Amino acid sequence: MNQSSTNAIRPLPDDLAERIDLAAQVFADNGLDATRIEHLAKATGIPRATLYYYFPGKEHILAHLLSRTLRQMTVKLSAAAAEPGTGRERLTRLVREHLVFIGSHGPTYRLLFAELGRAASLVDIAAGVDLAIMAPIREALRDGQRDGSLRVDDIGAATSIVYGAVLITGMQHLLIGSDRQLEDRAAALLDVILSGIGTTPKPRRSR
Amino acid sequence: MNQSSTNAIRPLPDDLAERIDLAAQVFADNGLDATRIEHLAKATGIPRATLYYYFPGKEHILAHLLSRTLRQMTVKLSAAAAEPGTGRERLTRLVREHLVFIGSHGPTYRLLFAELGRAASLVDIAAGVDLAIMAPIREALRDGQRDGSLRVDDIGAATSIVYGAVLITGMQHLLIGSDRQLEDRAAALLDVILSGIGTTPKPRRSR
DNA sequence: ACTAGCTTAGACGTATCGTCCAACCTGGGC
DNA sequence: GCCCAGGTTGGACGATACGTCTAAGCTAGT
Repeated sequence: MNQSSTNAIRPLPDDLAERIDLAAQVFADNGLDATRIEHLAKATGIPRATLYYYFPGKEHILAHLLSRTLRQMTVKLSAAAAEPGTGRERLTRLVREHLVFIGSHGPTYRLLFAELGRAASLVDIAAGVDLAIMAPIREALRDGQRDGSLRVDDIGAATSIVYGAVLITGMQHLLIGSDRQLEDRAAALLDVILSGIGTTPKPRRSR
Repeated sequence: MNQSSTNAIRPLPDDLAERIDLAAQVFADNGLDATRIEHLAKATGIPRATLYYYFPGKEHILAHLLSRTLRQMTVKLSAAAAEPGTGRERLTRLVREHLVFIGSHGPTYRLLFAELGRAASLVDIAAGVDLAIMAPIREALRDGQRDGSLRVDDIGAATSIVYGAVLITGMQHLLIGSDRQLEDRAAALLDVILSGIGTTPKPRRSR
């Protein structure tokens, strides 16, 4: 996940770096395999030969896009996690920011998700996901545990659950569309995660 | 999702139906695009020409495998959901069964997961996922809501969350390996979902 | 004006796809 | 026992897309 070094074969000039982002839509629409390099060339305005000059192949272009997105995500989420507050407050912010990010990076995020299942290819993507997404959650949970704002028996399990909940909620938002606002979904999600759905001794705050 | 009609171009003889399952491993290892039809032929012992005799192409073979898995899943999960008990008890069974299923269908489940992100191709897979997975959860939540064994403000949101939690937990189990038993993970997961991770029975204002 | 490196069109060899055909089994009907 | 319909298969085929390569242009710095 270190810069573009693993993806682009040589430093990518700024003007190309901008235009290559247009490839995300193409990948998202067709999937990795059905995407023709020629099509990427047309969509980005970068000639085929130039693409091959900078990237060994199309999957490296995809990897470039994904790791760029992951880096942005790391920045956004770790910023959200770094702000002061209890673990619980930070977790809340994280979930919100994460959903917002999904909402604003639809195509790329879909790709990221699709690639997550692959074991072999694009390995460091998995590492990047852990760094960008899981780590901040884990951190917030741990701190919430310490400062008493959260009750977490099993941090590993809870991390997976939080991530899973955000992921599926986000995907639903992307695929099914925004009949409901993200804010709304985030609130409902947090309510479930914080309060659980078991019958509770006492009424809890609902949104 | 209706039988193999959409995937196999003609009824698949039993002996072939058995051997075609061996293709799952190949797909899981390489991903759809990197899988060579010749490789599938070798792995299953079914000659290339015969594969093309029954399937229009490799992605239809994949679709066949996925929808078969989904059908098994529908059977398993709806059976678990059908057993008597409160909504809460059924939800618990569902989560357990689901995780067990993931554990015993690793390769295919990974594929299913990878394909979920694609919007265009294999569309009815998405519908199948909803039927096999989301629907039983939704049902159990609704019933739990009715019989008072669960407290669910927003069934749609809760369904996504339960599914997300199970999915990621299952994937983690598949990818990272079984350092922990599935039973263990299932228990931790249910604990979080039912009780939440907010600080416990602290009286709150109801709205 | 010269050079080094970026850029690009186009030609090329290779791999894999999906199609097609002709030959080969095999089992049921007569 | 013979015949035919339909399943089965090897191998050849054209098409497509890949990734490589070359050579010609185009800069920008010296």
